[in-house]
Formats: sequence, C-alpha cells, structure tokens
Amino acid sequence: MAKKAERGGRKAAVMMNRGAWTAEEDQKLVEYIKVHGDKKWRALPVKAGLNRCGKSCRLRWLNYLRPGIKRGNISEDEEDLIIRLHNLLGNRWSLIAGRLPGRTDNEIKNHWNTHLSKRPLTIDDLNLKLDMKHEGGVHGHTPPSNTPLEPSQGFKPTVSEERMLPDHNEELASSWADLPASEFDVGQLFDFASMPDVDGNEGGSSGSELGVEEYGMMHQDGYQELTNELLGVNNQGSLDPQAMCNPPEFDDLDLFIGCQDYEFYFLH
DNA sequence: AAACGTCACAACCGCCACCCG
DNA sequence: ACGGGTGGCGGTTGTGACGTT
Repeated sequence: MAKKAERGGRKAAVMMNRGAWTAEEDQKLVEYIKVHGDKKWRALPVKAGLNRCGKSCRLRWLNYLRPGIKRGNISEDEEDLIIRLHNLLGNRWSLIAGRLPGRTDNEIKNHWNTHLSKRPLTIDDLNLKLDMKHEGGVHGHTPPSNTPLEPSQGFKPTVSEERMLPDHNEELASSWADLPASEFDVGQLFDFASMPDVDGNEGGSSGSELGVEEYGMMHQDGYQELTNELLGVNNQGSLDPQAMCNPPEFDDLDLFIGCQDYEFYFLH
C-alpha cells in the first residue's frame, strides 16, 4: 500500500513511504512516542526508524494513534453540536474538534464534508428537535419560527448555504464584535429556553438565570468576547486550556454539564 | 459477474503563524 | 528586527469499499 514518493520529482523527497500506514509503522511510532514524547516531529521519523516525513508522523499520531481517540459513530448530539459550532465558528475545525472530546479536526472535517454539508438543516431545526426531546415543549416553549443568527436581520443560511459563504462567519463575528452588548441576544445562540434551568428543573432556562446575559452586558466588547469565553477561545482565536479548565464567571453554567443535550458545551 | 459510479475517509499539500537564535 | 525552522491548520486528493446497473 505504501507508495514511494514520486510527485514533484524533487530529490528532497528521498523516496519516503507514502499512503496508508502499516501496522508495523504504527507500532514503531507509538513505541517511540511512548518513550520520547510527541515533540520534534522533524527528527522523529529518523530516530523512530520510520521512512516517513515528520508531518505524516504527526498527522498519524494526532488523528489515529493518540490515546483517547474515538473513531466513527458520531452521535446525533455530536452532529448537532458540530452544526451549531460550525454556524458560530465557520470552518475552524480544530476549534470545533476541541469541543468534542476524542474527536479530531480531520474526522469532523470529513464528516462535515461528506454528511452535514449536504443536509439542509438549520439551527431552528436543531432547536425544534431539541424542544421535542424535552417532551414536545413541556415548558410551553415554542421554538421561534425565525431564529436569525445575524442581529437585526432575518438572514438565516442553511448549513449548505452557509457553506457557500466562507467569509460569512468572519464578517458576522466582526460585525457583532462592534455591537454594543445590548444589541445581541445570547439566547439566539444557545437555546436557553429549552435547557433545564440552573436548578435542573424542566421549566426552561433563560440567559438571565444563568447570568449569561448580564455577563454579556457587562462586557461591552459584545458578542465576540462572550462567545470566545463560552467556547474557551483565547484572544488569538486558539483554544485556551486555562479557560477550558477555568471558565470565568461560569459557576452556574457548570450545572449544565449534567444535561445530556448540552454536555459538550461546557466540558472542562 | 463485470463495469461503472458514488461514498467515505485517510493522507497529503501548501500556507501561515509562532518561536527562537 | 530579521530570517529560518517548526508546528498547526484547512483545503484537497487518492483510493478502497460499497452499491447499482
């Protein structure tokens, strides 16, 4: 299966193995990393006795060999979360993957491209489905017929439509970032009304109960900062390990961890 | 049974940001 | 401040599996 490097015809390619990894190669890589750790990818293949480039080793380790990797069987809840996060973050697969324990950016990207991108599913659909899960809107909550993701507008791309607008989320995020906090509605992003309240009652929640709206109001930077903190994203747009471990002001939100439909949101 | 088409996903590629000397 | 090395990311491709005709 492993082919020799030939593309490009550069001497630098030095006939590296390419293509699918063999069990033997996997074993070598795992054994090496077990002892020496997963750093210095450039030098690793030589030291590990692998005829692969460092990048290939890194990819293989991160996507398949690393402990704790889940493979296949992406659940409906995970799919819902992927769609919601994708609506929020766009094609930032690594950020999305960071919110799905055991899933890799590559797997999520593949799943999106082969399954979800073709599905004309909107956030409204997800909320409706979620509401039905909570016994058909027992809280008297009727999902909003229109849950615009863009403030003050009715624009609501479907997943597939949204995919055709690669810059949409960037623009959206920056436009939101400029808004005063009073101009956006956290509830549009997180369907608080169909979540249990902070006491775990089925009465439905509100952002206010959680202090989330207040939190947003306190932060005049608006949407961007709030969502970044909700998602554990730091100012550089990367996952912030500290924020993930210690979400600020989120004592109440932590209570959601036990709620099956949202357990992924605030994992830490 | 063979040919062909489609799907799913592992792997590769190129770009970019960051780090460090 | 600068430049090379490195790691990380997202887009794309290659290919085996599976389904259909």
